[in-house]
Amino acid sequence: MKAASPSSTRAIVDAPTLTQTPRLSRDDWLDAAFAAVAESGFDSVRVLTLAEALGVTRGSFYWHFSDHAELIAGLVARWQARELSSYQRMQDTRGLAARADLERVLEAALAHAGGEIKNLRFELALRGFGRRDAKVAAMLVEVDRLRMALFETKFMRLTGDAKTAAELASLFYLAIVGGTHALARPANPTRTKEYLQNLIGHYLIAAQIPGAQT
Amino acid sequence: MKAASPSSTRAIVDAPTLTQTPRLSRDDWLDAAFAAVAESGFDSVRVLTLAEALGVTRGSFYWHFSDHAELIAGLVARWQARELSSYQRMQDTRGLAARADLERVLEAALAHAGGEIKNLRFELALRGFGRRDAKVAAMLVEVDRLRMALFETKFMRLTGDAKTAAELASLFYLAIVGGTHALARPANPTRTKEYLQNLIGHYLIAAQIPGAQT
DNA sequence: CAGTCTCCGTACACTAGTGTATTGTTTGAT
DNA sequence: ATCAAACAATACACTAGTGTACGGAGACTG
Repeated sequence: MKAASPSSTRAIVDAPTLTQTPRLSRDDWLDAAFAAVAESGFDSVRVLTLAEALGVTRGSFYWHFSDHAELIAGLVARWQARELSSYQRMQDTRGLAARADLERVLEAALAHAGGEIKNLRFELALRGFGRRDAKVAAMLVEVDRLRMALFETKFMRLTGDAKTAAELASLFYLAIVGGTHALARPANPTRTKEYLQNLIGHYLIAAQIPGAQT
Repeated sequence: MKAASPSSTRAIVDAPTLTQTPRLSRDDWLDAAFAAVAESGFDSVRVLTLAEALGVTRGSFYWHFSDHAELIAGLVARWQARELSSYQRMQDTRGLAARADLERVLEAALAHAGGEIKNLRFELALRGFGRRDAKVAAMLVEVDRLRMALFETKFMRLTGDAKTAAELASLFYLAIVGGTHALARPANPTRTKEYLQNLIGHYLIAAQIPGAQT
């Protein structure tokens, strides 16, 4: 058993297979910050804490980022970009019928779960941040607008009536946002996601099809 | 025009009618903290900032509170107490029919609006806080449980079926939580509350009554 | 009108966290 | 092997915020 290189005080990441990245990238810092935000919000993102989690000192951080603000900005920007691409993926109907298409969107919206609950928690934290940062707030309004338009289009295919489609889309989104809260709770029953999915699917989607029973 | 008492550097609160409370109470501090939380979350509650807003120094604070943590705890406790009493008020049917009773609950849930948007924002901030504080999280789970039970009982009166009542109550709550997000946005159209109210009232309440059209 | 209780101002010690400057250490190209 | 660039450690200055000790001023009581 060879002792760890004594010249380095660097914490050893317990990946005995292959220490792939002894040096850190900008994205590594963003990932760490992302996890911290999902864990306990934007305010508790401390450069020192991230450094400890990554096993380095802050020297590394200030090489990759000019300051703390740039880290936050980068984090928000990356989320927005991913959100946008996800939005575009959802726009494609994929040849599905209206109902199946909507169910697919619903699945995706709640589906960051299944291991990726972090995403839900991050978005909640981001919305909390948006409540005191005007630029983030504006960005979120735009994201919401896009999502609403998407839902509206898809509900329009289902019902045919513009007013009903708009209303259902609103309700659909409200329920999803509410569901996000429930899912993002630390100790939630694993069946929560399926329960929500069935609930929304039944009352807001299936109920709009004349003869359908679930 | 009489000059302000020169011996005091105390900021003059612009209430020329009557300087009612030259001395502050514990509740005054809690009110200020409440406003700060609603404005920008629990993390930005600074003793110094509150003191400035109240026109005093921190000397006052540490007379009323032992430390910062006690302020936060007091704030949470007060909210919980009020929430509980509000819950008990809602339990009484007041001789209303099932539908009217539910509409009253809906109104109350969204109705902190109309000037009291602070309450909505505070609850959101509190939920954010609960995501990293176990005790607060547990308290919120209990509050949610009470609310759900309340809704379920009332929907039971409407539909008569236990399973349907439970599901509708869930959806109802999800929509309200989602609506809270929308309402708590800084610049939301004033009609938002009515819109949400109609939406939920129509699709989740009225739609359950066989012959009713809105 | 002295005394005490309540509330607040002032000054200071202490901690946590950011940012900066400078000096290694590793890596890859030549 | 050497050099430069990429990345990280160390040490320090600086700020913001908490908490504490103590003193002072109003108000209420007798």
